[in-house]
Amino acid sequence: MAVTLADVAARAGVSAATVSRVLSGNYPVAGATRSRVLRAVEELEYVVNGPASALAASTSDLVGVLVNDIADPFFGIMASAVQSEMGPEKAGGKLAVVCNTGGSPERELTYLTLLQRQRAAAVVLTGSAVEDEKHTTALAARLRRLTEAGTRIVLCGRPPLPEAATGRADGADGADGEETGDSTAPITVAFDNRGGARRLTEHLLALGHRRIGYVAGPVERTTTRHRLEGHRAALADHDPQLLAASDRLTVHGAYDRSSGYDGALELLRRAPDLTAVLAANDTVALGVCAALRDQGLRIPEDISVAGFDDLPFSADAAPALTTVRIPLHEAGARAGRLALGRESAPPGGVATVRTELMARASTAPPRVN
Amino acid sequence: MAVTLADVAARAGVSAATVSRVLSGNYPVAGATRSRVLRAVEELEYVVNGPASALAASTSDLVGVLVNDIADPFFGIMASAVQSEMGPEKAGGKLAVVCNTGGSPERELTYLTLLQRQRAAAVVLTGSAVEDEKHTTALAARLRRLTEAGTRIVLCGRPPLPEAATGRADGADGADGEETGDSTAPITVAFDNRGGARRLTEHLLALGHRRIGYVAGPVERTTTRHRLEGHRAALADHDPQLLAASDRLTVHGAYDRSSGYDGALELLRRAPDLTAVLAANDTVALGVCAALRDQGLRIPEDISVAGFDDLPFSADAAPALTTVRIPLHEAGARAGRLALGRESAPPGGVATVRTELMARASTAPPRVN
DNA sequence: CTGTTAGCGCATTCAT
DNA sequence: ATGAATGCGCTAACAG
Repeated sequence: MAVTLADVAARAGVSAATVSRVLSGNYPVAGATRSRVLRAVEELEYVVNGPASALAASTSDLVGVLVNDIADPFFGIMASAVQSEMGPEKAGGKLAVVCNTGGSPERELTYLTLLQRQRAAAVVLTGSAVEDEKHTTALAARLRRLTEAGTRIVLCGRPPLPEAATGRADGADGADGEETGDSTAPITVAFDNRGGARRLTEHLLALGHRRIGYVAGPVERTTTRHRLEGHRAALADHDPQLLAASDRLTVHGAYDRSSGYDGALELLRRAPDLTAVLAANDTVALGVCAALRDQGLRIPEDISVAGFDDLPFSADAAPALTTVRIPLHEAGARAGRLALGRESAPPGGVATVRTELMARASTAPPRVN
Repeated sequence: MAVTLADVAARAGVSAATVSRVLSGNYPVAGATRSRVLRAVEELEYVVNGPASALAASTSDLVGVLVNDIADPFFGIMASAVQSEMGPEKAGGKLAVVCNTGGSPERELTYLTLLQRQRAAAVVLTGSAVEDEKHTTALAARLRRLTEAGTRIVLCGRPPLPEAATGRADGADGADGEETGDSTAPITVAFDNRGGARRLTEHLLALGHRRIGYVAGPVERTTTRHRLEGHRAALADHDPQLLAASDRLTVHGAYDRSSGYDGALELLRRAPDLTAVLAANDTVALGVCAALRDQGLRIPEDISVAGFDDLPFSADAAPALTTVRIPLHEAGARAGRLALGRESAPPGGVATVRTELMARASTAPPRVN
């Protein structure tokens, strides 16, 4: 049917092994032979049989990138950055493939199984993790199995798995755990969501805002929790009273535009005298802006709005959106390099990338009545 | 090392063949045996070895989705829709993986090779194609080889390959071409870009605009060309003079925000009396808006702006963006079904999805001076 | 530097 | 309905 190694070998007048060697490149082969083989490959339009190769070598060149929402640039940028490090053009290039979990824990596990089945070389999990006892345990178990199978795991934009779930409960099997030679713990590239949110809220407080609404992300998500914690920490530092009031001024929703729209309306209903609204991310912030405008409020004259992430469109919004910049591309690229083992793991296995306040036109001092 | 079929077989007290049968499900197995096997699978946490399975069966459950820019929701939405049809949760589920070409023809070919190497079950190519003689030929050749290898090909959001490139030049090999039994020609889900652009321009003309700038996409791309053709057709129909003037009022750039910004400035330089600007897509339109605003122009009072695609953020822009809606999700889902063979090919192998004018607040009659 | 020899893990005949 | 045997195409020792 298809052209095989043997065909190429015959054509080039060498053995299959030799062809394999020139193709993988990691073995000395005489220049003359090499070019002869290469020519045969060209002429026959030979393409390696991935499965066969993976079976024999018990490793594949597949790298999985799991994202919560492929239609969201937040993930698109990271995924693109990861892929940019894989160099599929080169000989040793990996095939970076992105898998869309849609934020569903089940699909996350399913994809991990599928990738394990493919004997993926590495897996990068991006974005917030679901904070659910059961799921965390299941996830940790699956990741452990992947690791044991030689798949490198990198977490990007989510915190390390909690110690409890790592399941080192079976620690009785030897003090030095030498048995799983390749068993590297997952490496993490975490975002400083807490710090970013804190600085953002401090920015609003400094402008004079005291009644600040918060349209948070989905509950039970690490990112949601961390950003909220940063926000509340800033409030608490400034005035415990504000912290007490913040519960009523916080609503939860998905990471999408309509949650922002609905959330803003709900907040306005609860507290018509709000002077500022913080959103779970930039997309949500746009929805917030739309709702506020529909209510006849001007931004930032009547009410300030801020987002999070600093996606490309945020600078172009009208007015330009105050937000917190996360170096998504850099983070993704680093995750990619870590996944390939091209960069050594940070001390402790966790690197935290800084976030930066981007104060723009959508926030201003509250109106003085 | 890892758990294998044989391990499961031993555990269940049956032969490997039987285990294989219950797992693939396409063969009669006694109920009792089946459940015994299933339990063994559970207990051993067995995960099929994809490469081995693919090698033996000479097909894999991988489906590739090629996109030009994974950070662009235009592609994210389509990719997500394709994946939604794959059902990785189910037994016969495929692993839909998206590959980011970055719009580079070389990477497109590279990914196709990688997917061919993996013996992908299907490949979906989304978005505009590069119109370059050499590349088109190379692409056609590679697609033909994939098809011959049993990989189903679906084009989504791009026109069918030109006849010339399909290389049916070797037609001498028999009138009924029975030899390649599986060799189905690529199926296409095309967008009516031409019609959409035409209606959009007609909308502006009806509002009274006559000096209309056009910030087009990259040259040598099918989408760019089709949208421009629709625009020019509308102009020609209305007044040949307008068509003649349109060359000077057209600039090209990438499908991104900054192209819109720069393009708008350039157009303003060439024709300060413009009353409307059409953009290659919504993202570009946002850049156009930003530039115009920076020049002190109000939208739509001083100048109208329109985009294309109707991405989710367009309705939320301020002002809401007039644009042309493409049912990206539906198109992607259909492409996914076609890729799986779950839906039969449309007559002629080409389905064209309708586009719809979304007239919103960013377009209005020109100011009367 | 190159050829020979064994499997890798599974799907699939062919028997039973 | 199940088991035994064969080979998918390639890589990785091992010789030479």
